[in-house]
Amino acid sequence: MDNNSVFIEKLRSSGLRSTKQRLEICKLLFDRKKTFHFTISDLSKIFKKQTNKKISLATIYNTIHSFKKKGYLKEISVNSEKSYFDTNTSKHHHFLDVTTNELIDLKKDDVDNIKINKNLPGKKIRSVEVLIKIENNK
Amino acid sequence: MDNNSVFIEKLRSSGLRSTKQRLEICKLLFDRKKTFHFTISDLSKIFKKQTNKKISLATIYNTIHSFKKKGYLKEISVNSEKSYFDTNTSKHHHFLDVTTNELIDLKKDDVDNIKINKNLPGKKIRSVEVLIKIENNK
DNA sequence: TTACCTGCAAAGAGTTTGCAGGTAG
DNA sequence: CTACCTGCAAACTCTTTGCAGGTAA
Repeated sequence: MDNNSVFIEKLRSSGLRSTKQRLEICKLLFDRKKTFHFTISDLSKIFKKQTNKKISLATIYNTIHSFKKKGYLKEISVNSEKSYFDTNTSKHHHFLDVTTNELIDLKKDDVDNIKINKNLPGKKIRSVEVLIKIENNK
Repeated sequence: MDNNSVFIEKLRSSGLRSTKQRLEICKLLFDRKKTFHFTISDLSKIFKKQTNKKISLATIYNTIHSFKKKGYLKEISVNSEKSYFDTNTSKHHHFLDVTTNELIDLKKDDVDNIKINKNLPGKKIRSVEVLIKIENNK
C-alpha cells in the first residue's frame, strides 16, 4: 500500500509540492486497478465519505486542474451538464450510459480504426474522440 | 423571404405559440442556407446586432430549450466551457478547430462508417458522436 | 527563509425561477 | 377569456479569486 513514495516522486518531478491534501487525492485517484471517472463534486463527496475528512473545494479544483495540466488526468465532456475527469490518459473512446450517466472506457479493439476523409488546408488533426451513447434495451 | 408562415406552422404544430420573439429567433436560426452553430450568448449578441432589438435572456433560454426538446436543435458539448447548439439535426460528426473554437459539420462521407465491436447486455446504442479536434499545422 | 499551498469567504459567470403584466388563440 | 409567454430581478449552481495563515524544501 505504500505507493506514497511513488506519488511524492510523481508530484515532485512535475514541480508540485507533495502536500498532505495532494497525496490523499493521489491515493484516491491513482491507487486503484480500474480507471476512475469522476466530477469535482463526486470527488469531494467520495473523499469525505471514505476518510471522514474534508478538503476544501478550492484545493480540489486547484489540484485537479494541476493534474490535468500535467497530463495525469483527461477531461471528457459528455453533455452540457457534465464533464468527467478520467484517470486513463491514453487515447481511448467511451460509452456513456445515458440511463445511469455512467462513463465506460473502451479498449483499442472495441472501436475499429476511424478513417477521416477530409482535411482542411493549414490544419492538422490533434485528436479523435468517439462518444457512444447507450441506453437500456427496450 | 416569407418563411414566416412556415415558422408559424412549425411552432403551432409542435404546440408552441408563435410569438414575436420566437419567430425572430426562428428567422435568425433557420432562415439560412448553411448550418449555424451558436452558444446562447452568441445568439443574444447576434440578435441585438442584426436587429437592434433585444430579447430577454430568459426568453432565449426558454425558446432554445423548447426547440431542442422538439428536435429542431442539437446540442454539441465540445469541452467543459463550451456547448454549442447546431441547426443541423441529422446524424453527423464534427471538426472542432481548437485555434478558433469553430465547430465545423462533417458530411456523411467525411468519416468512414464506425464499427463498434463491443456491446453490453441489456443495452443498445443510441448514438455515435465523433469529435475531431484540429489545430494549425505547425 | 521563502515560495508555494490551503481554506475560507467573497466574487464571478452562466443558467434557472418566480412573478406581474402582456398576448395568442 | 384563459392558458401561455415575456422580461425583469432575484436566486442558484458551479467555479475562480483574494487573502491570511500554514508548510515543504
